[in-house]
Amino acid sequence: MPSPRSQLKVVPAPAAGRPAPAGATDRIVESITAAIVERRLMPGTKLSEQKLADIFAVSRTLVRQALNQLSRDRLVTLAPARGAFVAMPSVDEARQVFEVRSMLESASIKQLCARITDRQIAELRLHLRDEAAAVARTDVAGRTRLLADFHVVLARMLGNAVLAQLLADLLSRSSLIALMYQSSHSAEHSLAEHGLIVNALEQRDARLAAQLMDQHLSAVEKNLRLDPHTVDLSAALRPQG
Amino acid sequence: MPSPRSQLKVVPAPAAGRPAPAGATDRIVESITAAIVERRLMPGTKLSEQKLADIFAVSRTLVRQALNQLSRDRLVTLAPARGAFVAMPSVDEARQVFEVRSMLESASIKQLCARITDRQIAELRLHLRDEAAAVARTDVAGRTRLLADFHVVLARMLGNAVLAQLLADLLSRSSLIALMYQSSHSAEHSLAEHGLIVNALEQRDARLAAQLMDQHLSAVEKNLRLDPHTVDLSAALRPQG
DNA sequence: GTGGCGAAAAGTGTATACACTTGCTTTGGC
DNA sequence: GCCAAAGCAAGTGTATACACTTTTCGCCAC
Repeated sequence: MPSPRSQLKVVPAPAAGRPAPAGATDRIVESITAAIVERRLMPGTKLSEQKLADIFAVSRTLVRQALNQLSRDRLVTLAPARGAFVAMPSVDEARQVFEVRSMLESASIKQLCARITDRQIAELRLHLRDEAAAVARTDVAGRTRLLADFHVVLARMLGNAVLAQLLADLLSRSSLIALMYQSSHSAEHSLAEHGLIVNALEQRDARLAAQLMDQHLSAVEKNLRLDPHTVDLSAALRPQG
Repeated sequence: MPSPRSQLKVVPAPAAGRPAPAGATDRIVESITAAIVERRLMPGTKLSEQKLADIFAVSRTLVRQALNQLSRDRLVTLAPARGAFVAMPSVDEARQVFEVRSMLESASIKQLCARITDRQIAELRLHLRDEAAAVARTDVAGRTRLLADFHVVLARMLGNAVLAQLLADLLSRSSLIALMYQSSHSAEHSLAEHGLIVNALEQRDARLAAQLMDQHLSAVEKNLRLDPHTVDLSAALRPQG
C-alpha cells in the first residue's frame, strides 16, 4: 500500500486525449496489427521477440511493450515463458464479440438516425464509393480495412470517442475472427448491406436502420465456419479413408 | 501476397482464455487499480516509476509494464518523457462512458430477463445483501467495489466473457469518474435502485428492467458535478473578491 | 526400432546501465 | 530587481546483460 502523503499536486494536468505522435512502440503495434488483419500473419503463428526486434531494428524491450499492448487487444496471446502467438479466438469468443457488437451498433445507429446531418450522409456515401472501388479491384487488404472502417465511422459520427475506440478494438478482433473461420460472406454482400444501412439513415428510419445493422452482423456471423474443425477435432481426426 | 513458407505451425495452440496465475506485473496493476478506485490515489497524482519500484520491491521494468496496462484501461495517463499520472477523465469522457454503459447494460439486461434462472436471482439477492452490509458499516472501499460488481455480475450471467470484461473496464473508469466529480448519488440510493432492478428481473419484465437500468445510470450521471470547475476555469479564476 | 532420459540451445522474464529529455535552480546581464 | 540563459538534478526511454524456463536434439536402455 503506497503512502498517501506527499502526493497532492493536482496541477500537472497532462492532456487526457492521446493524439500520440506515434512513438516507436506504436509503430510496431500498428505494423503487426496490419499484418494480422491483412492476413499476412496466420493465427497461431509464433511471434519471436528477437526476430521482431531484428525486423524493426529495435531492442526486445520495445517489442515486448508492443506485444503486451496487442495482447490486451486480444490480437495476440501471451503464453507465459513460451512466447507470443497470433491469437486464435475460440468459437465462443467469436460469438460473444458479435453479440457485443450487435448491442453497441444497433443502439448507436438508432441514436445516430436522430441526429445525423446531410453532410455526414454525404461522407458515408464517399466511404461507400471507396469500399466499392477496393472491392472492384480485389484489393483484399484495402477492402478489409474499409469494410471495418465503415462501422468505426458510424461510431465516430456520434461524437463518442469512447464508443469509437471500443468498437475499433472489436472490429480488429472481428477481422481476425473472419480470417480464422474463413468467412464466406462476400465483400460484395457486405458492401450492399452497408448501402442499405446508409439509405435507412438518409430516410431517418431508426427502426429500419437498426434492423438492417442487426441483419448485417447476423449475416456475417452466420457465414463463419463456426461449426466444424477446431472444436470437434475428434471428427476431424476420425479415420475416414 | 506474402511468402507462405515457414509459417504453417498451427499446432502450438496456447490456451485462448487467460486464467492467469497473476504474475508480478498483474499484482502491481491490481494494487494500483484498487488504490485508485478506493480513492487512496487522487486524480492527477504523479506515479513515479522509481518510487513504485521501491514500494513493490521490483525493478522499473515491471512497473512500466503495469503502467502501460493501466494506461490502456484509461486509469492512468502517460505523458511522454514526463511520467505517469492518475487519469483525470474529462467531462466529455465521463458522459461518453455513461452513454456506452447505457447501451451495453440496457441491451444486456433485456436479454438476461429472457434467460435468467431462479438460482441466478438468488445469487443477485445475496449480492444485494453484501452491498447492504457494506453500506451499513460505511465501508467505503468495499461498497464502491460491490456496487460496481453488481453490474459485472449481471454481465457475467449472460455467459459473455467479452461483454463482462468490457463492462469491468468501463466500471473502473466510472469509479474514477465518480471519485473525480464528487458524485452526490448516495450509496443508499444506488443500493435501492439495484434492488428494484432485481425485482424486475424476478418478474421477467424486460422492458421495466431496462428502463430501471437506464434510470439508474442516468441518476448516477446526473448527480455528478459535471457543470462547474475544471471546464470553466475562466469563471473559477475570475477575481471575485 | 522405439521410448524415455539428459544435456545443450534457444527464448522468455527481470534487472541494471546508459542516453536523453524535462524542469528547476542558479547565475549573469540589463 | 527582474528576466533570460545556461547548467544541474531528476526521471523517463531504450538497450543490454543475466537468470531461469522451455524445447529440442542426441544418447542410452530396453
